[in-house]
Amino acid sequence: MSGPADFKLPAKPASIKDIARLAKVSHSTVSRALHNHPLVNAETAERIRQLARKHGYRPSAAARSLVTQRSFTIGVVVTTISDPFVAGVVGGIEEIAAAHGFSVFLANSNADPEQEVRVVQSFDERRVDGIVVTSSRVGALYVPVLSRRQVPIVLLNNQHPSEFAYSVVIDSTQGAYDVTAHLIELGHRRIAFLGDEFGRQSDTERLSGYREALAQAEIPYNRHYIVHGDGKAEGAITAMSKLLTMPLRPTAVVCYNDMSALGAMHRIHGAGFSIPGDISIVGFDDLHISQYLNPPLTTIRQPMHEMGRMAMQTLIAILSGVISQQNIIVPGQLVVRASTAPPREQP
Amino acid sequence: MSGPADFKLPAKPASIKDIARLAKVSHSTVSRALHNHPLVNAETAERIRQLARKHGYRPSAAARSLVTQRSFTIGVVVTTISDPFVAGVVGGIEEIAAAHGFSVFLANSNADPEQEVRVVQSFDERRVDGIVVTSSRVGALYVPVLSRRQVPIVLLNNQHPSEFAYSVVIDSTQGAYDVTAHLIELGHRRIAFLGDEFGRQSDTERLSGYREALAQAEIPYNRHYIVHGDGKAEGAITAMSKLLTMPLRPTAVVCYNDMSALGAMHRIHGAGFSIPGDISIVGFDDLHISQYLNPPLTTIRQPMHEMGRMAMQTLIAILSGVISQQNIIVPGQLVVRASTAPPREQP
DNA sequence: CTGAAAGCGCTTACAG
DNA sequence: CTGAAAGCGCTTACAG
Repeated sequence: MSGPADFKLPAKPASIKDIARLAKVSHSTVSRALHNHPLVNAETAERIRQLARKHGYRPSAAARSLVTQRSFTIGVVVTTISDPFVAGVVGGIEEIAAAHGFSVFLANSNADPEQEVRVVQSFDERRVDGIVVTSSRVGALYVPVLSRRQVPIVLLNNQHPSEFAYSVVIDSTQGAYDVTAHLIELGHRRIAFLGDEFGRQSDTERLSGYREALAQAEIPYNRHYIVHGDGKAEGAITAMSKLLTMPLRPTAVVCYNDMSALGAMHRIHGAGFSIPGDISIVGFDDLHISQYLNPPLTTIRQPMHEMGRMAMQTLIAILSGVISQQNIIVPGQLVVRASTAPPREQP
Repeated sequence: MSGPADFKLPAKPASIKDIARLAKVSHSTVSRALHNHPLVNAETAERIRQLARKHGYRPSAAARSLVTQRSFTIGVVVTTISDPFVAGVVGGIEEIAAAHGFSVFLANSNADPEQEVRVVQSFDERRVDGIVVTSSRVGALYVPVLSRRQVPIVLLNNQHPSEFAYSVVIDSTQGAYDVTAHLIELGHRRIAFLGDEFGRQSDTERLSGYREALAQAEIPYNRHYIVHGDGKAEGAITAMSKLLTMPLRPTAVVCYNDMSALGAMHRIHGAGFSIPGDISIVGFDDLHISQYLNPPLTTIRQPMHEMGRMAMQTLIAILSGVISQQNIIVPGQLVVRASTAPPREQP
């Protein structure tokens, strides 16, 4: 990293002292006038505000936060902003943050724990007032790192939300149950599960929702119908290939999320099968694009924008000293579209 | 907005003075030790660093930037982070920023000029070292606002890049020309253009690339084949409906971008037509999902991640006092997939 | 109503 | 090699 010497300084902005000099008052009075403090002569205050406006004066957030010990910033750690689910969440966070005068630091971790730790350290130096961690596998690790400063952390769809942290999570089990039950109702019995990477918590939960629905309908569980992708289209393509080569092909596939469903659909079409004619497909998330796919995707709607809002509102509640709900579990909602239909052949 | 009084303060973090007291040296020496300044006894320096680590000391970025007049932060203004193109760009910006020790403020403007001005003012108070504005219609307006402080601004795919600002833009005209020429080569002559909102600069440029290709092939320009969407799937659906009701339907449609193409494809399939059998479709962007659509989309690849990187690199070059190229025009690249084929019926 | 003073947590010439 | 001092741009008791 380059040192300050390598950089040219921007023009120095007007300071409170400059305005004070122009208004022929002390800088204390300028500070008060700008804060609409009652104990300052109305005319003087107005004159100061005019001058400040005229000279494009902007108070230095750094100087202010140095004395107030509040930065009015929050940090958001994401695995990758290119994931449409993550982007939706960040949009919701930013919306509420802006409405409350908070600025948002955004940092990618690329799902690399070391990078995540570095990010949180930089947030610590920036003295953020709070942190939101999205879809991390190790988010809970930050809690001890930041416990010294007691920076509130909200984990959003993280693995292992710690008992010391706040969290907002989708009800994965229920969602997977609902979408599997939908397939069973349509008459499917050979239903596969195309998961995320093996062992991830949300994968385990969705798998268990799937199994619950099967058990409920007294459909025997077939472990050969369980394959694992990576939560992205790429991994789903490989995983779907395995399912397609099985002697007794499944008639429906429960995908971990919509991006996985997109990959699975691509593979199925590439193999010359039709959806839902030959195979029904369901996803999880209800990304914006999912309604426009060919065919439009049946899925579980996860209110990502709203979940981002909730995370930021939780942070604000904590900072305001209001007791806030520690763990918010958000229900998903089944959205039935054209990627599901009764199976053609009866088993 | 709530005042500071409404909030509880986080625990105060260790300061340079605390470490100085523990190490029984002056805080000047601590500062030097932490910066690996040569003029400090090696053993003392090591002892100080150990203590700092042990007590989880993190220097206050605010205090430092107050004296150095550099914040090592940049501000990124986006219309909406939920647009996958924008998300890709932000990913590229963040990557380069992080590699150079810069933190990134992210703010949504919702394409509302007033909101954009508010965002830039907040960036001004934060004393960001630079700003990137993405896909804005009014980005150039910031230049005068910030000229006082001479904060460098890089406009990315903005309308009207000012001669006072730096810019990174895709070569819209060339891209639209290439993709239209591809359709002509396949034998199409009734080619429609489904644009962005009427009057936007990138729309105008892509339309002119389309017209150039037609002129080159001596295909008469038919203004009835020009419709306007909104750069999103929604607007494209309405616009596509108009094209479908025409007595002499186009055999191919050049869409403003991939999201528009997604909407157009959805509408075409909904009407019972096939792609590319009845109608060929092309987009612009090459979003990550485009390769997985049914059929996979022929489009112009816009290297969004790389463009974000370029924007941040430009900022760093300016801050380093290196003369940087003022306007970078990035070529797009034709990617042929299965959404285009020769027209079935000869005109 | 107003100003002088102290202090937030740093960096960095200036003396020693 | 080390420390005392000044100063970055603010806020806010404390006196008047």
